[in-house]
Amino acid sequence: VTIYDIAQEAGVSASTVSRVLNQKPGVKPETRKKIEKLLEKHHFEPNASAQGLVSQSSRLIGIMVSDIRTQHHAEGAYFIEQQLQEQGYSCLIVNSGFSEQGRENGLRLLASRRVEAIVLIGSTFQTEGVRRNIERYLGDLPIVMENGCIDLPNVYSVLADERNGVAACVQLLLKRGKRKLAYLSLENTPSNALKLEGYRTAAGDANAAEVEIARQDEEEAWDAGYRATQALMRRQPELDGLIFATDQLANAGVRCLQDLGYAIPQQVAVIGVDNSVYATLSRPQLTCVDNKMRELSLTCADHLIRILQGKKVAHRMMILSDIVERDTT
Amino acid sequence: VTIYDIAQEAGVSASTVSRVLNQKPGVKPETRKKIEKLLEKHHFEPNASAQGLVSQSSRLIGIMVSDIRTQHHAEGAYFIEQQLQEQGYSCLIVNSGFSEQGRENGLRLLASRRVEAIVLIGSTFQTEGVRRNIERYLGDLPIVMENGCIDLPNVYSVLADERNGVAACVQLLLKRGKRKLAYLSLENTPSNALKLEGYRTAAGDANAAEVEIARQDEEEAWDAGYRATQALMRRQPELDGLIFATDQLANAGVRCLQDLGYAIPQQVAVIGVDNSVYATLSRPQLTCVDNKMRELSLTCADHLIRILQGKKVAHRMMILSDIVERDTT
DNA sequence: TTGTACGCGTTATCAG
DNA sequence: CTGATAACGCGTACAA
Repeated sequence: VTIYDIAQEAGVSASTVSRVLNQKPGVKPETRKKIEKLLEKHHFEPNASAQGLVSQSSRLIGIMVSDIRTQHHAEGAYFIEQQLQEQGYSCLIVNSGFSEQGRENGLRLLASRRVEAIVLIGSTFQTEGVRRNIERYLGDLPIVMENGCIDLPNVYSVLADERNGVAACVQLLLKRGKRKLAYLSLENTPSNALKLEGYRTAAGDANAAEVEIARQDEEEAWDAGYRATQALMRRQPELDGLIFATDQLANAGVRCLQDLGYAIPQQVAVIGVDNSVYATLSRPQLTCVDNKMRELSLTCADHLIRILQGKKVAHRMMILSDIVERDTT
Repeated sequence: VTIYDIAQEAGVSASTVSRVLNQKPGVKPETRKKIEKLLEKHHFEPNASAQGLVSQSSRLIGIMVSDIRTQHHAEGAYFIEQQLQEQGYSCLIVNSGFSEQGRENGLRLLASRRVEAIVLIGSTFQTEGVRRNIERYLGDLPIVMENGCIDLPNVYSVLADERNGVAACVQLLLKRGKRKLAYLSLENTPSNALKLEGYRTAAGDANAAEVEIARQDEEEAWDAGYRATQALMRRQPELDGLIFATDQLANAGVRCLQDLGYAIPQQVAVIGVDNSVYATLSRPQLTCVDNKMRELSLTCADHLIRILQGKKVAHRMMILSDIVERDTT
């Protein structure tokens, strides 16, 4: 059912129906009433494609994530969709996976859909390939990156200060008298690289180990964390402070240390990053870096709306991390 | 940049460009080559709105959830997007919230976008309002419901057997010699109603309490679960078997019982539903109903593809739940 | 092998 | 106040 069908039934032209539909003035009240009745009767909904074509605006936003099942990706997608729905936008979601090809496909798809802006959630989009494909396919379309950064005039970044967050952790451990520290991470994302950097510079001589955990095929992160901790402590039983790239890993680490008979935090202290449910469900509860993922997501949504409204916003902004001290330090 | 721009630069008509774009035969190889070069040079991507308009197909799928931050909603959205991306579809995501108004808005929005199918994830969409609005705005558009059911010829359901799952839990508790049982749930969703039903019929005389937890404003589910358990055990200290509508609640319940000094499972046994991370992170680890949310999601994706391919699929199918027995029974 | 002409559903401009 | 008419970008008969 199109506006023509409505027009015909009402005995008017399509233009008049369009005027009613868009609440434009210049329609006789009775005519308007009659058309509104028909619109309601047929449960008419305008064809967004046609509207987009003629108005040159899709009212579509693209959200790309590596995997929406990741808690804070879902959170980001939620806030963005939530906020933009109120502004009359709809959101296309793309799971790119972790390959450069997947990311390119996603960007091209969004280009083809003529989205009016894109949000890239997660540091995995901070790659040269993404940069190139943005230039190629998206031109100067506004793009907001959550916890990632690409140097292009149309790309805006909202970053977590994970480097200093982790550095602050190290300080805390040192203050607690720990002298043999280790840092463990799973994937080597740009985000994790920053954490490692923070760890290195702050730890100095106390840096006794750096582990990039190798995941065995489809192994769960938790299990990989447990195994890695076990192997590490067997190799270097003298370690007294462990920093994990995520709470999930740290949770596994705590459990492993307990099983090995270490007293936490007396013998070994543990710190995670994210301040997620894994931190609060752990016993003892995890001390961790709160990288403010929620604020990041909310800020991205805000930023996006501002940008769409044509307002100026900072190209880069950073949200400072906190340390939440609980029972493992 | 449109096919006209390309056509002009190539010195041909737009139709020829269209033919090349869609890999249609009947174009001189040299002409084709030349056009392909230009397409590549300009990083041309066809306007999906225009394609949709003329071809009468949007290649768009709508995914509606109450809140994508819920783990198994995200999981569902993931599998569906993942599978359909391969088939050349894109996914629109809508967070409806929990109001009937939100759900109606979502459905109308998807109608306006002319999606070719809709997936409704979560039992909250099993309402009379949704049924009415589907009839009104979506006509006979294929709709797949995950864990929900609406009796309409174009609506397909993939259901979890939570009723029998919970009933089996009760049997287990009875077998363990428990005689004073209680069931606790948070929201009163259709899904939880089924669980309660399963509990009631199976428990019979052993049914000593049913609690619908009242959440204090923005309180976390976990805290609400803790409080509710505390209040309940104070009121009825003789209870010896607690069934919670979700693992998250059960996790809180376990913690609370420990704090109150109950031995688990000797004095009080606990069972949850979902088989989520809350179950495995709990100590003692939670016995729970595995309602197979993952299989549900995967099956929905499969179903959807079959339907889009015009194949016949069952209108309703149920995926049987398992009990995963761990340390709380 | 290629081009012309039309239509998809809508909005906007202009004339009446 | 209302109705033609042209555009938006693309696909497709049909004609050349």
